[in-house]
Order: sequence, then C-alpha cells, then structure tokens
Amino acid sequence: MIQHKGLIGLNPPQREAAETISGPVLILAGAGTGKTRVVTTRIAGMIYNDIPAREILAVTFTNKAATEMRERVATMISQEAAGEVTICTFHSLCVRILRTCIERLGYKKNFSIYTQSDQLGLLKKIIVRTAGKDEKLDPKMANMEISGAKNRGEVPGDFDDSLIRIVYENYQRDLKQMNAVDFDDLMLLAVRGLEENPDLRKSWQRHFRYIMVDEFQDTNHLQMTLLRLIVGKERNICVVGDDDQSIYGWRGADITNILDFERFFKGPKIVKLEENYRSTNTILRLANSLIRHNIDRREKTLWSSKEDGEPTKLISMPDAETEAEWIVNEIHDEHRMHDRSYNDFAILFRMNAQSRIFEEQFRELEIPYKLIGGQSFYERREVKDVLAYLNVITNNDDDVSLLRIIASPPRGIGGGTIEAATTFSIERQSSVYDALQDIEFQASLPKRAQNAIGRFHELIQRYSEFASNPNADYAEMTTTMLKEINYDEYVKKNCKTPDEADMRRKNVHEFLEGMHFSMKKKKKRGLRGFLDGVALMQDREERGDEKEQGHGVSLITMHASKGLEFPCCFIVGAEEGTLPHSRSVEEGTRDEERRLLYVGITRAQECLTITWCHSRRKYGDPLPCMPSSFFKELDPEELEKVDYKELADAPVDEDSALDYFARMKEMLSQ
DNA sequence: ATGTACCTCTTTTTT
DNA sequence: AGAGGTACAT
Repeated sequence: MIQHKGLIGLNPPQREAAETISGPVLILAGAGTGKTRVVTTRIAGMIYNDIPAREILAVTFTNKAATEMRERVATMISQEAAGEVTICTFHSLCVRILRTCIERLGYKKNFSIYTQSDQLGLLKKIIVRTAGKDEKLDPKMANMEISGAKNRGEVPGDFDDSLIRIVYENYQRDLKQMNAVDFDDLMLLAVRGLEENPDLRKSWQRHFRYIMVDEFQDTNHLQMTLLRLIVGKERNICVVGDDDQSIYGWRGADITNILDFERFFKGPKIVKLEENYRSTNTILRLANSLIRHNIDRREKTLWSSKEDGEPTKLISMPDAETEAEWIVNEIHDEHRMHDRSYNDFAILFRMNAQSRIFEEQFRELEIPYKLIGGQSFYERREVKDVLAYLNVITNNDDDVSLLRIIASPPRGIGGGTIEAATTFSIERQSSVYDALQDIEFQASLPKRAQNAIGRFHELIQRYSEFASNPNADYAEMTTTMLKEINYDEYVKKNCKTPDEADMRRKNVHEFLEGMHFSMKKKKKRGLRGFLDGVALMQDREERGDEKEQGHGVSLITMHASKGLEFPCCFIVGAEEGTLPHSRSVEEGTRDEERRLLYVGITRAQECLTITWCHSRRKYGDPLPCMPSSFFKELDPEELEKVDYKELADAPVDEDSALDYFARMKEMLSQ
C-alpha cells in the first residue's frame, strides 16, 4: 500500500480501515467516528495504488449519501478518476443490472418502477376486488407482509392466511401484467437474474472488483444475497456500519448481516472506530449507558478527547403545547442572547405528526425552521399526476398510472366505463389501455364513451410516439401536453383557495424546470431514465442547487436524523408508548427503539434536552402519559432532572438579561 | 358524469 | 384534528 496524503490525520484504527483494501473488511463505525472520511480516504487510496477507478463500486442507501460521497471523493482525487468510480444506491445498481437483463426474466425493457403509493393503490384495488369493499385488511399491512415475504424469498404459497396469499398472488401477477416492478422486485429480480445467469454474474464480478457498502446495518436479506453474487473470488468487500444504529428492522433490515458478517465472508479484518469527534463526553457517556442495555451487539464504547460538557436536561412537561412553547422560547432566547444560529438547533421526534405543533409555535414567533423528511415533493398530487402521464406515455401497460390520469382532468370517461374496462382487462389478461381499445369492449359502450376513449387514445399515442424519439425535448413535450389537456384549469378547479392553486401550479412548474435541467445534464438516459431517477429518489434534494437549502431550526424524526449532527438537540415526546412506541413493545422490538433513542442522543454535539409530557392529545382528546421506560437505563450522573414547574417559577437568568439589554442598546445606537 | 357534504378512520419510523 | 371515502344531489 502506497501512502498518500489523505491518510494523514486519521487515527490508528481509521487508518487501518482505510489501508486494508483486499479481502473482506468489516468496519464497525460508531456514531460520529469519521466513517465517511474513512470510506472516501479508502477509495482515494485505492486510486493511488493504481486500482482502476471503474472497478470500484460504493453502495449507499440514499441518493443523498451517494451524492455526498461522490463529492467528497472528488475533492481527494482527480475529477476524472472520481467520475469513473461507481457510487450509487442499492436500488439504482439493481436498475442498472435489470435494464440489461430483465427480458430474460419475462419483463419488457421499458418496465416502470412503482413507488410505495403506487403499490398501496394497487393493493387496495386488489383487496376490494378479491374480498369485497368492507374487508378490513389494511393495504399497508398487506404491503408489509408482501415485502417481508419477498425479502425472505417466500412465494404466495408460503402464507397460511388465504386472503393475503391470494392478494400477494394477484399483486405479483398484476405488476407483471403492467410491466412494472416495485422496490423489492428491483432487488429480487436483480438477484434472480444473477443467480440464473452465470455469464451475467461473471461479468459483473469482473466489472466491480472492489466493493464497499455504507450503512451496512440497514441491509436486508436480499441485499446481502446480491452482494454475495457480485463479490468475485478475490472477495474484496468492505462494509461499514454500526449495529447500534440499526433502526430499520421494520423495513426488513436484517441486523444479523452485520452481527454475523463472518458467516458470510470468512475471516474478515474487523476494525472498530470508537473515537468520537462530534459530542462532549457527557453526551457520549449518556449514550453509552443506554445502549449497554442491548444484549445482541458488538461491544463498543464511544469516547472523545474533548472535555465534558453540560449535563443533559430531562424535563417533564404538562402537555405537548407547553412542551413546544417552552422549547421554541428557549431557542428564541438562545438565539437572541447568545447569538446562536437557528441552524444549530434540531428538534427530534418519534413520529412526523409531532412536528405540527412546533411548526405553529415557530411561525408565531417568526423563527425560521425547516421540516426535514415529511411529504416528498414527488408525492404531491399534482406532481404525481404529471408523473403518471409520463409513465403511461413510456409504458402504456402501466394501469395504475393510467387509472390515475384517465379522469384528471375529467374527459368523459367515467367510473362505469373504467370499471368495465378493468373487468374486461382482467378477463382478457390485457392491460386496461388495450382493453379500452378493444373493438368488442367498445361495442358495449355508448357512443359518447367511445368517442371519449378515441380522443384519449389519440392523445397518448401521439405523445408516446413523440417520446420514442431519443432526441426529443421531453420537458418541452410535457409542457405542451399539459397545456393541451388544460391541466392548469383542472388544478384551479380542485383547489379550495386561490393560494393552494397557486402553490400547486408552482409545484408543476418547478417539476418541469427540474425535468428540463435534469434532461440537459444527462441527455442520453432518456425519458425512461429520468422517470427511474424520480422513482428512486425519496430525498427531495439533488435538484436543489438553485434553491437555498433553507435555514432555521431543523424539525426531524429520529430515523431521518441518522448521519446528521447539531450543536443543540431537543428530543421531545419521550413518553412510554411513543418513544418506545407501543407497537414496538407489542412486536418485541424494544431493542430497536432503544437504538433509535441512542441515535437521537448521539446527534447532539454540545447540549441535549429530553422532554416528556404528562398528557398528550391522541385522536383529538387528551390522554395521560408515563415517562419513557428508557429513562431508568440512562446514567443519572449525566442527567439533570427538571420539572416544568421549576422552570416556570425560575427567575430570569440575570447575566443573560443584562447581556440582552446590552445588545438591544447596541442595536438601537446604530 | 361531476361536485358537495358529511362521515369515518386513522397515527411509526421510509430506503 | 385531518384526510380520505361514501352517499347523495346536480
């Protein structure tokens, strides 16, 4: 291994992790231990050691992580070499594999990718169709079951429950009929493609001789299988992760992948990173004291060379309104009196619904905030409509998208016709689009409906043809089409307020601009490629250089906070039933909730406050609450327990008050 | 075929 | 408290 300047400044374990480039490597990187730095240095090191950049693959979970890694690698090595390294998400890797081989698996090349909401829509229809309207099987539940089954490699026949078995069967059949795949299929089919075709397997193994995986604790069974298929004889696989931050078990992440890594790749070099560069020792000791209570884990103890800090405050609040009010005031004061940037603060909660009350408070005091996560841009109704049009244009068989657009805007094809067409398509095993065109089917319809279908068909056909030209300007095409169908008017009609209409119109506009921009940047990937990109992108940013990232206090779920850090964190709503969530207690996944709190605690750099409420509204009316049972597990030495009453009666801090007046004076004198 | 009013049900986390 | 769905009216 040739030394290079990137290695300077790494601590000994970091350096060891970065320098070991052949054979299996497991890097156990605790929170805030400089994981990304190690990974990027490792990639740079490989390049310095003359490993061709194109043979390196780094897999992440999110587009955001991939982009970040790409950028950081680019600062360490030549721009050119950085561009040759493949850094992508699991899902886009699979799309890449499938676009070349999916025909061998019985799908057409132009397959559509269904997002979660597409899946749920389809499942709901199937449930109604097979079990009747008042079936209480929740589509979300069904989706979870099916997704779990796919990840475990189970077929419908493996289900005892006959309803879910039939729904699973129908779901899979319909997807294939529509030439569509869901997120799990992406993994599943890529795995199947590689398993069934040794030639493909060989060629991908030769292509990527060096493989790295980020956030390895989040991998599921299928992803592990995929890795084992593309890792060649040299076994140059390096995984980085932290079992203590495994918080996606409910989504199929299999923590045994990291706990039993040796079982899959024998004799790995294991490196532990425990020196933390983020938090005060006070916070780290608190975090360590909590996570120690998990039994199945790789022992790690975070430490820092930094000094101790303020003890963590544990505050009880009467209710969620007071909690929000107090915290927002606290942030306001900190900002005014100690000149702290609003960017330094984050409010961490268990579920998105908890953010609303904080938003209200922030708006009242006119404090800037940013909601991280939440509804994605691409989940907005109007954006989904436009996407559905584009999906139908690229893949006529995509029934879910077709049914979405066929009455948006209304064009004289109503419920009756749609239902008849759906039934007909099921009988004939054809797509709804084809059913609509069927002469026999049309004969059963009134003249009016026939004409309406004719016009709709002509529209789609015309744009499909246009889109098949690889050099077409798709953004321009979409704009024209939306004008032709008078989409603006439709949006306006369906909005309660003019403001809302404006907003939606702006979203469509923004989408078109993003599309224009993205098509210009990556010209050759075509409309299909653009749609793939959108389907695989939950993170809203990537299109966002022009738009300011937004600044202010971060409102974020603990799940979404993984990987981030803030000087001051507030973990709110730490009540039994919310922070270990009641459902996780029922399901026996309390350990994962503990890790979630651990992730929350380790986000804080300098100060941390944890709050809980004696009472919280649920479904509208107040409900008494108990403090989180995790409090007993936190080292009391590191905590300062406070009751809200003490805060309310507390005299104003004299120093800060003086400081504040001094500032005001200064401001006024200018 | 479309639009409106009420009624229900829901609330975990999302790559 | 809010969204989404159903039933009914236009």
